[in-house]
Amino acid sequence: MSIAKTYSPKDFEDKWYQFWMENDFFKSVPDEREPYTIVIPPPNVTGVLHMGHMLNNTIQDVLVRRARMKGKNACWVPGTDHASIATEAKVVAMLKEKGIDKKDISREEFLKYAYEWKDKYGGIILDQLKKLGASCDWDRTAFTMDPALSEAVIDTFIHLHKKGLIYRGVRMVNWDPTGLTAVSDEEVIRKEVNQKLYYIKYQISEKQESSSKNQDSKSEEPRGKLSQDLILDTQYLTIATTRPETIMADAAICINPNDERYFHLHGKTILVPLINREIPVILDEYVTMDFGTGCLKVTPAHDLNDYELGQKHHLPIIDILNDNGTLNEKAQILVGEERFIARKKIAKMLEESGNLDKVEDYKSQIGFSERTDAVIEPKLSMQWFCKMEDMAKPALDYVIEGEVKLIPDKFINTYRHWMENVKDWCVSRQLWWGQQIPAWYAPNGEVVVAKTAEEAIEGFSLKTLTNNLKSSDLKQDEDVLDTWFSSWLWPISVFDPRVIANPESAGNADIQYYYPTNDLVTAPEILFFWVARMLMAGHEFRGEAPFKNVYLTGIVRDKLGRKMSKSLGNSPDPLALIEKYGADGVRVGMLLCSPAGNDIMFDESSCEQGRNFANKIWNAFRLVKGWEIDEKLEFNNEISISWFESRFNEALQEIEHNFTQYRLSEALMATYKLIWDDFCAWYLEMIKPAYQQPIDAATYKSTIHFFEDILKLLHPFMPFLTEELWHNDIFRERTINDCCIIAQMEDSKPANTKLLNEVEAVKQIISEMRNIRNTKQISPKDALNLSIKVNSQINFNSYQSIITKLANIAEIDFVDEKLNGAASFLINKDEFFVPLMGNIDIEAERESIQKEIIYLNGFLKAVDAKLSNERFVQNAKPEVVANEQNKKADAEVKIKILNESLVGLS
RNA sequence: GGGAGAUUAGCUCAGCUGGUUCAGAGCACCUGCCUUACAAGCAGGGGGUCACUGGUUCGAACCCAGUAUCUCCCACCA
Repeated sequence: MSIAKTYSPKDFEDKWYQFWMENDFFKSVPDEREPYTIVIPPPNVTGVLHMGHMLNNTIQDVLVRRARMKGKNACWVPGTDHASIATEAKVVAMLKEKGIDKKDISREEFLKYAYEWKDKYGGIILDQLKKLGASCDWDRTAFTMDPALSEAVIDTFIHLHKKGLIYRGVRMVNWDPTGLTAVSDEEVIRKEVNQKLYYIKYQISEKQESSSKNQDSKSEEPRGKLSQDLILDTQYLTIATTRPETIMADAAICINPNDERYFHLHGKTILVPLINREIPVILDEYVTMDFGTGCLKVTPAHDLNDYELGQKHHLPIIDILNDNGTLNEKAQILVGEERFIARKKIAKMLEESGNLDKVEDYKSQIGFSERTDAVIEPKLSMQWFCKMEDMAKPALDYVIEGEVKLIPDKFINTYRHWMENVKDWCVSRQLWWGQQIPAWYAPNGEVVVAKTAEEAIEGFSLKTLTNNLKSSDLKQDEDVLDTWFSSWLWPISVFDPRVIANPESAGNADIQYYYPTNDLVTAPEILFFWVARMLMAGHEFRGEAPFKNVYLTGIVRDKLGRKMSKSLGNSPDPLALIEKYGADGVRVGMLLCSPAGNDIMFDESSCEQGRNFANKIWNAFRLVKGWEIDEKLEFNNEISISWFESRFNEALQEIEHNFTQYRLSEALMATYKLIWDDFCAWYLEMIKPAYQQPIDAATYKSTIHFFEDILKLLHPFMPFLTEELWHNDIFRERTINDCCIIAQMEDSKPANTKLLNEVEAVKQIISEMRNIRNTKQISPKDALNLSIKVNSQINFNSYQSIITKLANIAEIDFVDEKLNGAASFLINKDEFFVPLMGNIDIEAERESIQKEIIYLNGFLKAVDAKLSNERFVQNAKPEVVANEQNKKADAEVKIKILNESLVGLS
């Protein structure tokens, strides 16, 4: 059975994925083994695979596959998130293309379309993950709107409401007057816009408000020293605003109590221009004295800050806008006009009435709706909230006390800051796609939270609010719950959604076995949205955190450091990359440049490096596969085999350590170097028989064994290539259960450090020999002689065959005296001479030796300086001092040898 | 504006308790090679004021202070 000369991933990647699926290798059921569990951060059903997913899921797959090979019962639960806002937008757009307007159809009809859409497109991203090799237990695929998971969300709402943690309140939302819906902060795009700042004069009323007499004395203070530019006289004050059309909604004028210019206004009332409504002057340090005029019009209905100010000062809320952005009758004037037309008209009216002082150009940030591009209108509305303070405390403690580890831990500070300043969570959304809030309204507006209308009726009668209600009299809250209100249950509900209704119960076998999960791999930008809330829910419903480690990946950027985005067009298509470099190549490419917590500067060339690595392994395999075995041949590669075994274990220790620290890119690099340098460049070259010569059986057997170990070690990173090679007939015959994916990795064994060190010296000899050939332009085909003057304990006899072979040496002899007129080099204490039949430049030799002596002398001087420094000897740790003494002795020996060589040259 | 982090070779990054011949790796680069596994390769090589300025210490890439630049998060000012 021959094998292609070049690695060609397309020939086998799909085949093995299917094979793994068919044989249930990804499947996990509870058993006596220790579980290793990851729940996927569920991608949006609207999503298509991007580089962020590639990175994130490659990391998860590496962790899962490694755990599986380490004897754990590995379970990776996949699934998708219903992503209420994004999906609803997609469905609305799809309907629009069909000529259907959302507002013309019923909720039920809309949801029917939405589910159709989800069934058609919702699974695409999961299928794409299969191309990457993700070893998810697909039988467990969950969706945040699965009936059982949705029920858990409803149960959660009811549970928290019972505990008094869910309440209704008024809050400012981002209102899209074109889409006629509230949108989330994430869907508001802020742009800098050229605007006008209107300076409007408000007349001061003659009447004095009785409530603030205590300020009167201050108002007598002289004002002469102050800037008077903006205060024309005592009859008017001037405010600056970008939204003159909202003056009819003004509830007060606010000034800073410390603002000396306006002491005379304390306790006064003011008339709103054009409509002459009387409003009070209020005092609050919120107002910045040096911005605008230092007077702020307070419009609680149309600005968030004004709203909060209004609450504080008990101001009325006057909402002058309709949902579609036109002025309503509360505005008194310009009723029915669109807000921006009203702005222009009112500016003119103010000018005519003499209330417009001036207009300035002004730049400021304005929010636009991502979907309709309409200017977002802050709008007050009744929303449902979840109290966060009590829930945040245990979620913070998990992290602070180290029960849940953040990797890297630099995120702890940010996490703490957020959790200590947590605000109540607005959980209602004015959408249809999602879990509808289980709140029921009686005709008189009373509300009861209950799972069904029937239960709500009971609730009403218990509260004796309204009697004799029928369920048909009740109206369910129109809104749905925020998507995060379902995804915060994810690590629980994917295993046992029903346990939410009974937090005290132990739950089903799955949740008892798999919960808490082990590692969560996600992006830092959702640390608060998602991770923190999962900790809250985990604590609330299971009494323990839902995971032990949170691995935070970076943002994938292009090589210029720009975030990858559709609009920039700088995001490569992951499937095209897989097509080009193979899934294994792309996985390696992603991991090579992605240490935990750092953004990754993705460059396609790293995928190329991954593919080249795969090709290297492929060809190493071809070499071994081509060997003929001769049972009669003498076994003479004992040293090479022992050495590689030690080297393998040494690397394994390093790799194991890297994994415990979640340093995946370093673990991969250590694997890469072990394979490329140690195995291919050294070991295989050491044992390789001459062209078309057979190999002895013992060496072959060991090599095959090493190859298997390497495939296992590499499997988590490159699953396809390793499985493909694993099943080649050079290995023992494979049964159906003898697959790389479930092969068990052994723990590292101790390495023979003496052997490792000695081989390092041998490798240096070979390097030096090659270097001599290079500089003297001697062909690798011409054999050279080598004389060794051994000054150390190393027995070079055992390494003779290796040196002879790799450096192409005709004969090695051991000498007691230096060889004159030969090229020479020094490795540690040992001296090496290569007779070159006069092809030697004495001057150059001398120069290079002198250079080394100079260097060593400098080095020795530094060491001596340390050792003769009494404070160093006294303060430094004894082993550090001893080490310096060794360095000194080594350097002195070398200098002595080199000096002798110099003498020999002349 | 508030907070966090970063700055080490051309690029991406290690440097884990301040102490090995400590200034490293991979890629890129340069030179020579199509040497029967691999040119997606082999052999060899060059490359650094560890952002800057001070301080602590016997000793600093590492600790402290300040400066500069960059990134991210939060709040965004009528």
